[in-house]
Amino acid sequence: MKRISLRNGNGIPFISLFPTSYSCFSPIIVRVYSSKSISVLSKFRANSNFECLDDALILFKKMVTMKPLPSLVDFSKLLKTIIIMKHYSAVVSLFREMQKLGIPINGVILNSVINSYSLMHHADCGFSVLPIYLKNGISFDVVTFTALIRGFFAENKVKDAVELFKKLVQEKICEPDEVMYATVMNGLSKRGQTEKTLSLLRLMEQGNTKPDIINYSIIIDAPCKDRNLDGAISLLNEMKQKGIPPDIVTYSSLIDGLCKLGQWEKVRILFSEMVSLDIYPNVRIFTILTDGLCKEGKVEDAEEVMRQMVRKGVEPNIIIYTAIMDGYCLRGELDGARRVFDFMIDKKIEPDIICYSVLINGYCKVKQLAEAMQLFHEISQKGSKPDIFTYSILLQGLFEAGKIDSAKKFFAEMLSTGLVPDLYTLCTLLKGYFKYGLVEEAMSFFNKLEREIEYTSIEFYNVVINGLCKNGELDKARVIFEKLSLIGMLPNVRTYTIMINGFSLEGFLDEAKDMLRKMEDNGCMPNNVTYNVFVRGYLRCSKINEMATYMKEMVRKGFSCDADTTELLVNVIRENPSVLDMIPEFRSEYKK
DNA sequence: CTAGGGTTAG
Repeated sequence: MKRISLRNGNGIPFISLFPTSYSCFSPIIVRVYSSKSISVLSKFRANSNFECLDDALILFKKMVTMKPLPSLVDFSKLLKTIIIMKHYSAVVSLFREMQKLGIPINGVILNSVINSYSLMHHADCGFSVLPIYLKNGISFDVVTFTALIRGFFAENKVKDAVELFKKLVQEKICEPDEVMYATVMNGLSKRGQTEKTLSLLRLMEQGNTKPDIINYSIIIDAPCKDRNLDGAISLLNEMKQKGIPPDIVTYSSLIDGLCKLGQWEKVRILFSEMVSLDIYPNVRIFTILTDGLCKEGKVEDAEEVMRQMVRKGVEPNIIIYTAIMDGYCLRGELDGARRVFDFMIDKKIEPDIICYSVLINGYCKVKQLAEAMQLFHEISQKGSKPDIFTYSILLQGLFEAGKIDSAKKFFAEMLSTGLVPDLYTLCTLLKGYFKYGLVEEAMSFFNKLEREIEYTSIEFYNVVINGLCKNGELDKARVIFEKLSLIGMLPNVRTYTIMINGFSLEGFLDEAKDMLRKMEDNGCMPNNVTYNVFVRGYLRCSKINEMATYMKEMVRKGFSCDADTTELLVNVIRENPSVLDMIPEFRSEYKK
């Protein structure tokens, strides 16, 4: 009621004494509305929020019958609300309805339609909206293009997305703003393209649009996901220096990264830094903490975090309960997990498919297959549907329990439901075959997959190479390993470790040594597992001098013996105590 | 300078 506007959108001066959203109607015209319609609309204007889609559709029906029609602002707000409710196809239907009824449209409405298509993973449909702009003399703007780019990313068409972005910039079709940069950055960062994401930030710095807090949050999330927390923290400092204050999202990414590295002290420091900046922890960040703790088996600490959170008035959600369940499962404490599960149900929180899958995984790991299967059947009874993760978990469980025929049947059952197995599921199956020495079956399956699947991964090849090595088929493994570079597949630390293990199992320690050198030459650094595998090879052949050399190197690099290596080493020392003098690094551990 | 597009958890 305060602001006096001197002109409306068409440049015709008028004085508005009404709050903004009413400004285009005079009070007399407003009375033409039926009182019921206007009350629903006012309620929506005050609080753009619906319980369900039907309520939104009811309002839409009322709006289109009002005379005069409510403003396009009301229509676009309604569409946005429906998008937030994730009923994208409803947005498209309502838009068609508006066109049929001859209701005017504008760029904002059309942009929402494209965005809906993009969120439905139908980039092509989004493009098919473009002629409607032209027909109505509406020009594309940065929002239009951002929605289209988002559509490409949603369909995993990264190249198309980046090309469109580049074209817009190079041909000066539209000047990208923070949101467009954020969309491209996020698309790249989520696909592990950290370097490219960072170079976009540097590109932005040179242009007119300066990176904002969301750009930085996206940028910081990338190295966090790569476990490069030093890189992430230097970007945090960079944004602080530029006077952009980090928010809860930025801290969430950082704390998640630190949790996953088990750097609890740094988690504590960052958490208190956040609180000291008056950023209050929300349910999401508590979830990150709980999950991080549980993944390390620190369930008691996680439960303490949860109690503190409840004390602060934040209600636990299904993700937190699932994390805690997973923590109990990880420790093999299935009774504990089942407490949590039942407690959740008591709290009237319906377990979803992930929750079920976690518990099923727990039962599989302690080989209680009957219990796992019963839960699996309970899913369908409760009206939910098992997904590929659920199937993969049970498939793995059946194989690990040696129930090969059941596993095969179960896989067939999965296919019959129309679910398409992902690479992980297929790897599980392959691993299962190899584990039980079904090398021929595994290899014919592998050959078939290699022919039929468009995109495989290095992990897929790791399974086969490992399977062959463990089944005494080192030569065949070697052939596939040599083939990798030809098909453009880059071996990773696991691939090399598998080969090193393959060689040392056959006693080919020189070849193993060559492989270790080769991986380092290729810029792939050996990790804890690599060194353990390597040292075990020498131990098994009783080549104590070499073993001691590499043991020293391993310790110097901050790695340590795992359970298998320790056991082997203890046996060797028992037979020949003088070995201990050669590796003083191991002495304190040996005493234990 | 009102309405539309971007960030964190199982």
